Amino acid sequence: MRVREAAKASGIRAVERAVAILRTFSSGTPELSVSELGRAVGLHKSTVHRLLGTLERTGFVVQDPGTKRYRLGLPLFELGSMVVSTLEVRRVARPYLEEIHRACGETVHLGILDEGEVVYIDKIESTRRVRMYSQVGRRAPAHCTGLGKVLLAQLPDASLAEVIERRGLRRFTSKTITSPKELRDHCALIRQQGYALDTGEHEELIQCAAAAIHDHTGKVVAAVSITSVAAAMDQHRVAEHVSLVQQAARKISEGLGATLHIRQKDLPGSGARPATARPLTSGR
Amino acid sequence: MRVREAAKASGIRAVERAVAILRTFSSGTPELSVSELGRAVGLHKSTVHRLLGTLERTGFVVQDPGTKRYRLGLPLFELGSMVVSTLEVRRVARPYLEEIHRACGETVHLGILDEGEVVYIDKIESTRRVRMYSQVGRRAPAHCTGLGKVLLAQLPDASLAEVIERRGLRRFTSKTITSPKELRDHCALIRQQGYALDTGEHEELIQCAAAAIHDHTGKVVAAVSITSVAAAMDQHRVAEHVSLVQQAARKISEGLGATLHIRQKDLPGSGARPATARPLTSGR
DNA sequence: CATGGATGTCCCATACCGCGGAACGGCCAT
DNA sequence: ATGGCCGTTCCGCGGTATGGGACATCCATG
Repeated sequence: MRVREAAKASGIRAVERAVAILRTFSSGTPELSVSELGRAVGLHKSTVHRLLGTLERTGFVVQDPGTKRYRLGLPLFELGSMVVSTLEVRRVARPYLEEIHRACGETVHLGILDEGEVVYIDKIESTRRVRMYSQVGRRAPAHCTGLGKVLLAQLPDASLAEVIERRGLRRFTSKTITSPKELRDHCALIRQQGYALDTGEHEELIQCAAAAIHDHTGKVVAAVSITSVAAAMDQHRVAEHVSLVQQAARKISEGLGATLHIRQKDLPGSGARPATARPLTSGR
Repeated sequence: MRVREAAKASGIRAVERAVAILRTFSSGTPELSVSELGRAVGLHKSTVHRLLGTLERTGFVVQDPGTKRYRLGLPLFELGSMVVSTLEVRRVARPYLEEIHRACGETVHLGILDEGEVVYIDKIESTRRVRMYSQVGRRAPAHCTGLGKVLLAQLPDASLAEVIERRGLRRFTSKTITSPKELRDHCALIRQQGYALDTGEHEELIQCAAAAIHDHTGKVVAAVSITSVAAAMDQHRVAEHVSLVQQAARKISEGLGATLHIRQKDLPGSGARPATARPLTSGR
């Protein structure tokens, strides 16, 4: 048989194909048939069928007895949960995400950088009527989101350049930063002020404030953000959100054992802190 | 080479081995070396190494450059998140879990039944000092937990028997139900009263109240529970917890489109049919 | 009702590719 | 030095995954 265009630096073919099949499932297509999968990954039906059979016996996929179509199975969920559970930041951060949410009622995200992209690892949904769509486990570009930019800002110059090289700076809105130099300068500003803002750079009407979380070694391991609808925001609320994410990031970092004596000083504690009062029973 | 003791009903060996390797990772051992994995799954180092290499190129595992050890990768987390995101019950249930938590401050679990075991698909941690250890994505036996029992109680007799057959009724404490007949009777009681209690049947000092969640077809798709430390409980609080989970389960079910005005009583002891068959489908 | 197309499933001979033994180099504690 | 354990690489052999094909089923169509 002819060698497929792929086939490069080796790797076990059957395993690669099995993974390709698994990855074909997505939120948009949570259920797929043998033939659909075959077309999607470019394999013969029988090959796909055999691979699916094997995956089914491991529980990684399950077949609907009625429709004959396949879905991902719970063991994958178990493994995936393990991945983040080893990220202790998620456990430590949870209460503070809730605290932020109680204070402002907006959508709160916890995210990390992976392969130059943002991965949402936890989230609390807005109680407001207008919400932004996002999902734990999903990815988002880094150069145009608050979480992404505050995480990018902590990378060494070389790493940032590599990310730009790999992912590019795709334009989403008129505000999106698409010039490498501009992004580098912007990152410098973010480092200096200790937080990042996204003002409609990914989606026109969405804005967002984010701050970085450090672990005990001082390394940035995650970031926290508040997402809100631009129309509902003014100067004061932006400052409030900035203050909220900075405080939360600081507390979470401390919870991870970080001793950030160095940073202390540039906390804008004087300014916006009291704004966060309005505790507990904030209805909506 | 001799055929290994396993190798029975076919299946692609390389894929099965890859899955076995992935499943060797657990919360207790989030990082493993080639040799450790080789011993764990009974394979030659070089075989494991090659499999890991392939898995690494797909991102399912990542290798720590320093220690050379392997961890699970974020793409697995993405896939796993997809599994539950398709379970809309999780999204719908979240606010109600939070509501329960605000009302009592205890640990709240959302769980489903899979392969005769409970899988926790969401959780809110207790704010109290004494907590129970659990984790989203983990499994627990069904016959001795509140969530498990209330889910088992909805199974047809044959399915319950099959679960008992497969999983057994392992004893964890002096209170654990280990007799099939006793469990069947207990399930009948649970159906009748509309909730399940676990009074130290899994862990001595832990007790728990649970209620079942129905989807729009009337099928039980999940259950919600409150877990608490037995010492802190009295009759009144147990009743309160029962009331909380029942109300939440009802609201979540409604959120899933269930119209259960007629429920509760018409749950037949002979749960042999899919609970409440509903005439949503007019034709056909 | 017949027909054609698409589907899921099963089987099988072939050649291809994964297998594991072995060897190598690096890294420790002995 | 030295032995043990590690991760990694290489290679020839033989098992095994492959995909074509056949078949039953199920629809929508003629």
